[in-house]
Amino acid sequence: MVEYFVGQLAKDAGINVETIRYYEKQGLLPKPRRRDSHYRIYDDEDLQRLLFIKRAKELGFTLKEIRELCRLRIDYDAKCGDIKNLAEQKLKDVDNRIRDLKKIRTVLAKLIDQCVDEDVLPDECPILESIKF
Amino acid sequence: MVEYFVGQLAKDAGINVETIRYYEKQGLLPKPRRRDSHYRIYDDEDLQRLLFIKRAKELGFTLKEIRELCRLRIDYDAKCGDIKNLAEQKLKDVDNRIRDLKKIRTVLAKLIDQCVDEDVLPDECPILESIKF
DNA sequence: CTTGACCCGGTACTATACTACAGTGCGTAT
DNA sequence: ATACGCACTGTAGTATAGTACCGGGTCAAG
Repeated sequence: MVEYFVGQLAKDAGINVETIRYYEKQGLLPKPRRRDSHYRIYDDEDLQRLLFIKRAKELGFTLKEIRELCRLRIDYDAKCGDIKNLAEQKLKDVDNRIRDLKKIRTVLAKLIDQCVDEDVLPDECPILESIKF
Repeated sequence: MVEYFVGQLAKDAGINVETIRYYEKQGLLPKPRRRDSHYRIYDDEDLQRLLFIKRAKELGFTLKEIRELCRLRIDYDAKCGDIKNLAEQKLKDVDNRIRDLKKIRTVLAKLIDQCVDEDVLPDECPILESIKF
C-alpha cells in the first residue's frame, strides 16, 4: 500500500498542504495515523476523499454539507431510518441541482446553435430569457 | 407592468436589500432607473434575474461566473465566435457538473435501497466507496 | 405637516474557506 | 554530523460574499 506524507498527498490532489490540515480540523478528513515523528501518514483512500471534497465543493456543496454526505454511514448508533431520511433529502437536493443545470444547459446549447446558424445574437441575457426558476 | 422599490423586490426574491445593492455594485444587476427621489425602480425581469443568480450560486457558480453567464450576449462588439467559445466552455462545465452529480445521485439511491432491503449499513463512506473522480 | 416605514450612499463588520508565516523539529543524503 | 527540505503547531492575514449600521432624505397616511 502506498503511503504519503502531507506534501506528496497535497501534490497528488492538487490541494494546498495547509488546506489539508484545515480539512482535518473541520472534520472532513479522519485524523490520520502518525509516524513516531508525529508526521501524518496518508494512503490512497485519503487521496480519493480529497478529490471528492474538491469536486463536491465545485458542485456547490459547503464543507458542512460535504461532511454530512461523507457521514451518511458508520454511525451505527443512528437508526437506519434517520440515515435514510437524510439520504433521501440529499437525493432530492441533488435531483434539483441536476434539473436546474439541465435548464442552463439547454439555453447554452441554443445559444451556441444561434451563433452557428445565423449571425444573430440575442439582445438580452439568454439564460434569463428562458429560465424561470 | 409591475414596478417595485428595492424592499418589495428583496421580499419577493427572498434576498436581503443590501445584497441587491451589492449585486448591482458587482455588475450582476443592471443599474436600475431611478425615481426623482433617486429611489431605484425594478420590474419583473429584475426579479427573474435575482432568482437566477440565487439558484446559480447554489449550483456552485461564483458571482464572477454568473456575471459571465449573464453576459453571454449583448456584447455586439464581441465576435460571435468569441461568444460561442465561451458558451461551449460553459456548456462543457455544466455537462461535467451534471455527470458528477449523477454519480453522487446513484450512490445516494443505493444507500437508500440498502436501508430498505436489509438492516445493513455500509461501514465506510458510501459516497467515497463508489465515486472515483 | 408630522410621523413611521422605507430608501439613500458609505463604511465597517461577519462567516466561510482558505493561505501564509513563524518558530521549531525531523529525515536523509553527503 | 550537518545541511537542506519537509513536517509540526499555532496564529494571523486574505478573498469572497454578504450583512449591519449610520446619518440623512422620501413618501404617504392621518
